[in-house]
Amino acid sequence: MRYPVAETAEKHTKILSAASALFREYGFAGVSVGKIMQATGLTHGPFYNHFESKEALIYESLHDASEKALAAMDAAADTPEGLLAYLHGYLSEEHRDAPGQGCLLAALASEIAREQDVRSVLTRHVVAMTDKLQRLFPWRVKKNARGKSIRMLSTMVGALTLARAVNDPQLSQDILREARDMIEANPLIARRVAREI
Amino acid sequence: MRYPVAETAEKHTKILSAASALFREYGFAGVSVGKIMQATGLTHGPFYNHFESKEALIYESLHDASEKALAAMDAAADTPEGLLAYLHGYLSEEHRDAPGQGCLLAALASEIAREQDVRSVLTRHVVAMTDKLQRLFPWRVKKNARGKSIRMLSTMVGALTLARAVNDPQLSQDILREARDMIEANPLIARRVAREI
DNA sequence: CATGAAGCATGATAGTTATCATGTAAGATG
DNA sequence: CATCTTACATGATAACTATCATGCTTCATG
Repeated sequence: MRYPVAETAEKHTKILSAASALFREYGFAGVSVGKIMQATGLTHGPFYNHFESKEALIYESLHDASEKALAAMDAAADTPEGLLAYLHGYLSEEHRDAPGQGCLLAALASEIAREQDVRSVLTRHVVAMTDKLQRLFPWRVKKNARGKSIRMLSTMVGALTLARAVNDPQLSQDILREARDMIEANPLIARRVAREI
Repeated sequence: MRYPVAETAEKHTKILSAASALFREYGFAGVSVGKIMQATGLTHGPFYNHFESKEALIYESLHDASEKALAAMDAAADTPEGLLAYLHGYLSEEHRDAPGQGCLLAALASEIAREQDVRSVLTRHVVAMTDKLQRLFPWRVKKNARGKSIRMLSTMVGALTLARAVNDPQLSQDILREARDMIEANPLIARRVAREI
């Protein structure tokens, strides 16, 4: 039967968000088209009414997740305090334990490196994140602001990835804490943190 | 027919190294048992004469690759100059473009996070790398040496991962360069670098 | 309101993959 | 040297998966 356009559109976005969550949690190869459709309450049949292929779904779902993440970052980190809270949340145990709802880069970067088509999405995401980091620096660093934001992002992604991969809970905590301390040890940030306390 | 034990042992290690290289390049799900055996010049048949399962191969090949990598790190970075060269090599375009021969963490960390059995291998690898980094610091940092080595490793892994995932060659280079600069900007290292120039 | 088209469920298909089965011939072992 | 064992190649199997085919029914459109 034919369905109302509004419902169809709703299902479409539901597929997108289910897919991006499952991909982040289990990897691209770890989740099948059938599982994704099942997660949205549909059967595997209508998948190809919504997307060209699994590859296309990967692309579109990551694009969607990227925009959502950047919007959330905008909303959360629009003040210096917000930015600090955002960085803390990024390097928290909660974020570590919820990859399906978390950062695309930490969850999928190494797999995306192998999927030619999707690399442009990730590139835009990296550029946008570093741009936002620069703009959000409350102290408006002038000297090599872009470089500093790249360094910060690298450390954040690496620490979160390692904290997830490691088996030892104490080590995992230490990795997250060190990354937080590193960010706060930045003399420009340390001043701001001290003022808050 | 039956084969000489020496040849069989040689084939065994050949499977191990082919597997770890292919896994790093294409991911665990991206390479089949058949492809691995083919890469060693055998057919898929005798695989189960050598390993219990693909899962067991993953574990053993990563264990093997980890030990080799740590030995190579020991050999290359036994002097301050060696350590600097090692860090430079880690953050080089050559390393970025040869994941199959490169660091386990940058190539597979996010996938390993999902494979319970293998996490202990990666944990040992992280601990060994940070231990070596601490011991190799020529200046023998006293204050929070472990923390500093964890931060350094996080930045290295994150930068290499992002440099691989990104589509834009200039951005990729910039990420690597910033990570190198960050390490060398450490005042303790800067002195050493300056002395070299 | 009549007609056409779109989205759904069910089911089919072809390819891939991990793993197992079998026969063989030569090294290992006594 | 006789026997046994083992690693190999070939081939089989069962599960999974991406994608396609079909028919139904109801919304959308004029």
